[in-house]
Amino acid sequence: MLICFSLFLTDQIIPHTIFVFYLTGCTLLLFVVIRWEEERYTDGSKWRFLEHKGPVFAPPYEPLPDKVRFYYDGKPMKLSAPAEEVATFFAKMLDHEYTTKDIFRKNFYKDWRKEMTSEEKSKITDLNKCNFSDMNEYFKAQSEARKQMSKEEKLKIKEENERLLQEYGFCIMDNHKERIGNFRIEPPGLFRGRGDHPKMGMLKRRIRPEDIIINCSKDSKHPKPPPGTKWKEVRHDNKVTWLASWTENIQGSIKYIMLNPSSRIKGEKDWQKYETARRLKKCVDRIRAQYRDDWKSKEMRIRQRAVALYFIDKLALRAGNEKEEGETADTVGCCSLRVEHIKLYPKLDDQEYVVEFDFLGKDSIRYYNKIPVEKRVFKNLQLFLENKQPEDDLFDRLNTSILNKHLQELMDGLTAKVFRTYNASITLQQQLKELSCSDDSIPAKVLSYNRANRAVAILCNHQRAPPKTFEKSMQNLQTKIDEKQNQLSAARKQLKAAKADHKASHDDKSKKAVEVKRKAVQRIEEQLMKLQVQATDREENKQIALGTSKLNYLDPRISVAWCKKWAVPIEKIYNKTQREKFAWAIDMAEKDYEF
DNA sequence: CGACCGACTTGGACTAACGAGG
DNA sequence: CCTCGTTAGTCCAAGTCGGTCG
Repeated sequence: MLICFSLFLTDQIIPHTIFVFYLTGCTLLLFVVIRWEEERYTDGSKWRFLEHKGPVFAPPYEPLPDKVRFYYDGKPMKLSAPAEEVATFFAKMLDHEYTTKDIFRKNFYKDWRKEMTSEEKSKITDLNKCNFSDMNEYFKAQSEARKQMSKEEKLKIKEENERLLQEYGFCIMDNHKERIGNFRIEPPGLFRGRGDHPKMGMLKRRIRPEDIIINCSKDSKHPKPPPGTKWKEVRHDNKVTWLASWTENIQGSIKYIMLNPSSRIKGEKDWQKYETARRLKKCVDRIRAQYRDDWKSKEMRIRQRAVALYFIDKLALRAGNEKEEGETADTVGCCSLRVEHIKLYPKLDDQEYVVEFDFLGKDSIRYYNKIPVEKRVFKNLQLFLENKQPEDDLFDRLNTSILNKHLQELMDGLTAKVFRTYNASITLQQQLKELSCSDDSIPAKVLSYNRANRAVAILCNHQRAPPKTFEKSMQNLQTKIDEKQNQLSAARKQLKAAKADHKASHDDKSKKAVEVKRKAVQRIEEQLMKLQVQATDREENKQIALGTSKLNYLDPRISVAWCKKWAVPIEKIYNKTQREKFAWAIDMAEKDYEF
């Protein structure tokens, strides 16, 4: 289909643009922009030309003014610059719960000592005797001062940021100027893992040019390292999409500088992801029948595989790779579930065969769910649990690699995470169908959309901590509603009076007055409704995070089509960044799009 | 196979910027 | 115009999954 080529109309195209006029039917004139490199590379290469300016490094450490003191054992002590820098990382976090945690303190202290002079090392022997509060107050004052800056100063900073963005924030990939996602190198600091992370508090070291591998094309203008420094390496690997990388010192993993989601390369990948999920839609019935059948298999490994897949499909669980013990927080996904994470209830309340899940998933977010399952699944689970300890694997004959190999055989490109994408998107589509009502006002329609979105977020267990200001903001909103209600009854009274007046006088002036009052009532009613809808939406959203599903799981074409169908402006659903990311979908989907 | 690595997607928290209402 | 609360954007951690190597 020609429409495929009209992707990414919105971003900047440098040369080689071909304009084609294409006639369909007899009246419709399609204006299609083709970019020559949009023909997919078949050899696995991701680009032919790549040019960029390299990353922006964190500003160097600025020593504290002498008046800001660090106290050891009650006495002021001047620290060497390296020790002081690391101390400031801790001082800045003093208000955070982290700094009270034993592991955090222990890790910090250990790494801090490495930065101390031998003199400091012998003097400072106990973290509990360290007093950072003066430093902490200094930083608070600094950030306060930043907020109080004059308009001109703020503007100056903004302009400087803009300059940096213009210089380093873009690259050229295959004739397109593309926005870079993260062109700033992460500054040094203390590692903050999530959940019970064994490495929390460790020093994340400063990244220097000598740590950076640059990736660009041979024939491009290579980025220059800062004066007096060199890159670790400059390579020209067009089988990958990153522009620069370095190895981080906490887990020893590699970090990358890559393009923004609005870029062609990310957009096409995203599109592909949803196309895979749509292919799953076509064969999901077959696959479901298959795994149901496999529940009866003679082989334990196949039964385990089939039950795991059932959970992944039904509950949208993540695959659950194995993790190195002691290196990260203890979290699990489907394949790595342990006996201790589920409880079986042959009968619970008025339901049969209930499984209770309780485990920490990605980011140590708790997954808790009680769910009735088919008898066969239940019996299988009982079997899997036999003779096992709580810390044993539930699926001892299964891992993600086995599962994904199996899935690959069922459908080309199928992996565990495709089920999450598929189930998320299909749920949105179906919920939208169910909840949307043509008589609704735009805010009511948007509420329906958010509710559909919420159903997906709940399915995917996307939770958030209730915002700190939640209660207060709820109260504020309620106050506004009350006020609006008063306004409304006042307006209604006025309308009534105007009507009476008109009945008595029957003149044009009073007739007009009635109209004016009627309009006022109507306007206030609308405003009130809007507020009430907002309150409902917010309340329902207290602990649910919608962003992740919206950005990563929901085929944007469903939303675009819905907007077109119900005449809801796309801006009500996607903000500017999101519209940029989903430009391909906005451009592509018509109102009758079916996932 | 299984351990390990590399590349890429997904994730919630934090913070800066913005805009509605006083 | 200023303040305060909301929202968008940034940050960077933590997953998934494929490939390689012994």
